[in-house]
Amino acid sequence: MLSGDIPPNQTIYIKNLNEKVKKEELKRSLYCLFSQYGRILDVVALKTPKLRGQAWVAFSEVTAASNAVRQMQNFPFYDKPMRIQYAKEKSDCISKADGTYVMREKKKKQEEKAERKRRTDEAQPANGPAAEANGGPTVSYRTGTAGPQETAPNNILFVQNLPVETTSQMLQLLFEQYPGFKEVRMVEAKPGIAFVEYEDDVQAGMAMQHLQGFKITAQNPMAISFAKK
DNA sequence: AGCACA
Repeated sequence: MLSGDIPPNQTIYIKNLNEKVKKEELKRSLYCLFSQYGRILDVVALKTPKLRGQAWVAFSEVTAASNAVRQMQNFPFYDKPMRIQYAKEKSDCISKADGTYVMREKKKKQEEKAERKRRTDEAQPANGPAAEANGGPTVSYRTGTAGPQETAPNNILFVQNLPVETTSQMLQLLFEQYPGFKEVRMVEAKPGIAFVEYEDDVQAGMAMQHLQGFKITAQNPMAISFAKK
């Protein structure tokens, strides 16, 4: 197994992150970058000595996490390739949502109990891994809707559903608000679409996240995706 | 390399 023997989890664990990036910026960027794979419930990043350079992103669906693990593996993020695995534990935000959350103090006591039990009955065979990690039929697989999973990150964005009267100056006004902006390109022969170039994939992703669905006219929410390579 | 959430 590529993800290193850790069973699927709706939270991903990311390491080898650039430690120079400030915590808040890191969380925001991770949110932007990963929200293309599904709804994000929480992003956790700590700068303590043990935990810097790492982060957790909790998705509402396991499938989103799976796609993120595969497709963003080694993605150069702030100049360092991300190493992504499934998280080992369930995130608190998930436990809180499904009612299995126990406070941190009590949790430690529970762990101690569990370890004692292990010592007592060592000979027990292991249970099936991740048999029912969610305790119920709450997980829905939305394989039908075409998500942006198909498009790999790119420093160029593909913008669709623009009103025909859109000019590249108008688009520039919108897209240059986000760092790394380079240029807008429109195709005369094809009204309603445009390409917007950024210096790198991360910056393009940030702009996409912010401007997704932006309406130049009421009938025209922008549909932004990464351009195909 | 390193698996937390207060």
